[in-house]
Amino acid sequence: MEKYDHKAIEQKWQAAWEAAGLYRTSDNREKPKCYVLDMFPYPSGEGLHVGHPKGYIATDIYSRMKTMQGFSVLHPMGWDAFGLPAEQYAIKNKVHPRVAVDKNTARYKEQLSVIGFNYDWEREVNTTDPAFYKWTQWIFLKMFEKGLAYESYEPINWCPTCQTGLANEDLEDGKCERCETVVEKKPMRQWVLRITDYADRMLADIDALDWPTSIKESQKNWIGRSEGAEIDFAIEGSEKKITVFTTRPDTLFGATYVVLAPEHKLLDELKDSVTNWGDVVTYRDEAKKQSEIERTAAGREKTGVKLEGISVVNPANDDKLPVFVADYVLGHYGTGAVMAVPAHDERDFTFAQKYRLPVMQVIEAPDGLIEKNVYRGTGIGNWVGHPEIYELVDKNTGKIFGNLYKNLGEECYDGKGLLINSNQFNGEYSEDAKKKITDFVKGRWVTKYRLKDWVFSRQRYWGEPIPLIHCEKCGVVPVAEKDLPVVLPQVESYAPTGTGESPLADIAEWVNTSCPKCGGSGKRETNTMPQWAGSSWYYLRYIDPKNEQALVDKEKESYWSPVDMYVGGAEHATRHLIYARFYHKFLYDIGVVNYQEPFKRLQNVGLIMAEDGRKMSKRWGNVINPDDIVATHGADTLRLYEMFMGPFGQSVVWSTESIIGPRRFLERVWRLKEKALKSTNESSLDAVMHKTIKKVGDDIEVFGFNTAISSLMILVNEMEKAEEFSREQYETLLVLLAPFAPHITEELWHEMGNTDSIHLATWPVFDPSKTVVSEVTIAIQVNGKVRDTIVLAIETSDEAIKEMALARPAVTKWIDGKEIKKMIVVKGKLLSIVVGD
RNA sequence: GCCGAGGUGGCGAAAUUGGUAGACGCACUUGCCUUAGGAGCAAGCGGGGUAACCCAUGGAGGUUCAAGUCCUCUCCUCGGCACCA
Repeated sequence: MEKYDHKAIEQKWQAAWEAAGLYRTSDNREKPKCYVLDMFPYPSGEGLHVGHPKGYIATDIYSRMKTMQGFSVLHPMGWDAFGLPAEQYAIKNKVHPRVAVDKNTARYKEQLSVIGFNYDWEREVNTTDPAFYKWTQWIFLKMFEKGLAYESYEPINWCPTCQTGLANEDLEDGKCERCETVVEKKPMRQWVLRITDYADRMLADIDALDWPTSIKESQKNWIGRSEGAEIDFAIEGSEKKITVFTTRPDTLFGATYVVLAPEHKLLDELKDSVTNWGDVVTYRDEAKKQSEIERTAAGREKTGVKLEGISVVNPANDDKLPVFVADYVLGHYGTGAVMAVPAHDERDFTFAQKYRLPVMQVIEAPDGLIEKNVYRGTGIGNWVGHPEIYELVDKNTGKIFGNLYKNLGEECYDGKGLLINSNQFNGEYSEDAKKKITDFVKGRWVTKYRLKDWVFSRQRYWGEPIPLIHCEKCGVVPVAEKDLPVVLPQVESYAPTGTGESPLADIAEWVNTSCPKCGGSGKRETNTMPQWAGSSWYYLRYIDPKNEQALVDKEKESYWSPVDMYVGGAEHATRHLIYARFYHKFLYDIGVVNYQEPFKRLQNVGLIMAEDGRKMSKRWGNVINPDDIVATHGADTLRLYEMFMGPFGQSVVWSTESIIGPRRFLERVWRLKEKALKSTNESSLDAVMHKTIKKVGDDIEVFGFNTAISSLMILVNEMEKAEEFSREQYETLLVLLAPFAPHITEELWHEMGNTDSIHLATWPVFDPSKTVVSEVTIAIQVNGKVRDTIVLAIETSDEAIKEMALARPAVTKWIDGKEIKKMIVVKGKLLSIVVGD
């Protein structure tokens, strides 16, 4: 018998499939559909390492099974090629980004092709293709039209290394996610998308998604909803007022001062009334110098400056309150101003003690709580000392009601309770008082989000031009739809300018154009879109990739949408997956799509770490290249190994040593062919066969590839042990294995005399009647410990089992001379005997 | 601090509604076969013990005939959020 020559077999079948167009998408509307999608890669200069294909192998297996189960399957692939990495690669290697992207894309495609994926390459998309980004621009125009895109001059995150503005989602711990430079706040002109308008809907729809809990929770945290009240504090002797946001309007009577964030706009308006304006300016400038990380470090000493000459009126009781500017209040959350209630908020408490401001208690903790000391103040550090912290715990339920902070004879309690010192609201429960007090002072009940509007412009070259024209007469005018795409022009220098303008600004002949509205002279917008723009909707384009009239044909969209299975890394939880959901909901609102959510089901792929435990990277020199593994062990072995390594969603360490296991398995399958050709009608393997059919199908459905493969290994072990088995049984094994190892199974399938591709075969149907066995092994427990096992006929009665068990020496040994209290039979599993002493 | 996911052999890991813990694979040990083997075959492989047995799923309690699985407390690891009012 000839050797298993993976190289010859894999090349042969890849060429044959290609020639036959085996993986063209079947648009058969008679069948149910299944849209299986990978997060498309960013073709970097490093090429693929073995970690990249892991997710692609999974979707390949899943989509192959779905095809065999009779679904119309859409399984496409494309390239997310705009953005900084491509541009930086291009600058470094002194080539045009276009050239770099084409080169890297070709390399990626080559690397993917040897693994034997079933992608329909006729539907390939590339975000940098003008025919594609025409529609990226079109979506922007629609958003502009609906008022969802607006121009802003607010200070935004600026990365001094990448020389561009960034969205919040592009940061990690206050640093640029790409280059790890600490970002600065820089006021500049920019385009912003009102993603916050969709915050509530994104939050509301999240629970219904079949996504990993961790991703859903991350998104909820990221959106960060909180409900509270906006309350106005009138400034004395002025028409002006300070609006604060609070989640605790029930404590309004306890407010003893008001704080503005250093960046609050009102400050400048108060310039003339503030007698110590110089101090305020000094403080504000100092605060602005701080990075976001320094500024928001919890437990940092609180500082502030009183606005001398200013006071505001507490609308609840007409008390006159002083106003401070302090950097513990953040300009970008809520209204940038808070009412301070030192008796019921820890931060206000520390600040008040430092500046000797009154602490006014208005909430009484319920009776019957235990004080549990969690932190004993040291009294060292700043002069205020650290408060002692107690948890107030319910005696009966153990539930924590809140924290109590004690320092210098004063107390601060942050939990719920009954109101005191609150006039007509005394005796009310704090939760009930929230809305009542808000109404009493004519406040507004509002919802705030942590999520910020999406800073959507980048001062870089390699992105989609924003399709707007600035006209002196008409202002900002959208480019007419018929003039899309606005093609990214060729430039001499595509390096960033750092001036807040993109390199496009230098190309006069491109910038200068006519106003679509009045025909007068206009200038093109020179900012480009962020990398996330194309990836926020690309999945729709695969449905109808060549359509020039519409982003996607409605009928096609309603058949294929939504994506049934989406696979990619968990790092996209609060970036791509948020943006795409926002885009999709917008497209739903304007009638482009029929479904409110883009991705019905999501599976996270776990990373593959290098053998040294670090991430695979050129930098560490620990990269394993899939091409090498394909050459030495074969694509089928690589595929099998990556799926067998561990649970799919978990990160695992690569081990070249362990690849031999899956390879041996394939060799066994290969050798079984000889036995299969001596076909008989033997059916003794039916039980294990059908158990395997069930297990493999169920496991692929839930992405339990490791256990699916182990059950196939068990089947093969059984077939090796068996004297003989039928030809059909061997072919069933090949079909079950085909999604995992498409090449070797195709070869063996043809060797068995089949002429059609195995990948067009029908998925075997599980027949429960075939798994019925005649004998079972029963475990005998005495007082919970297994003392013996008996093999007996499945239909043996409980009484007979008990009788047999009591006659076994291994059992009698443990029960002789003892009283049998109870005997419990679990059908087909065990007998539990309980004896006394 | 808040929210979420996890802790099982030398290693990667399995384990229906609670029902024989460690399937499957790697590594390792012994033997066979081989000129040889990083090939194949057979057997073994959680720890202790000659054995009978005993002990084992991060730790401590609990429920149960029976707990990796359920409950309470606790320790550790990873991910998201965090001076967010």
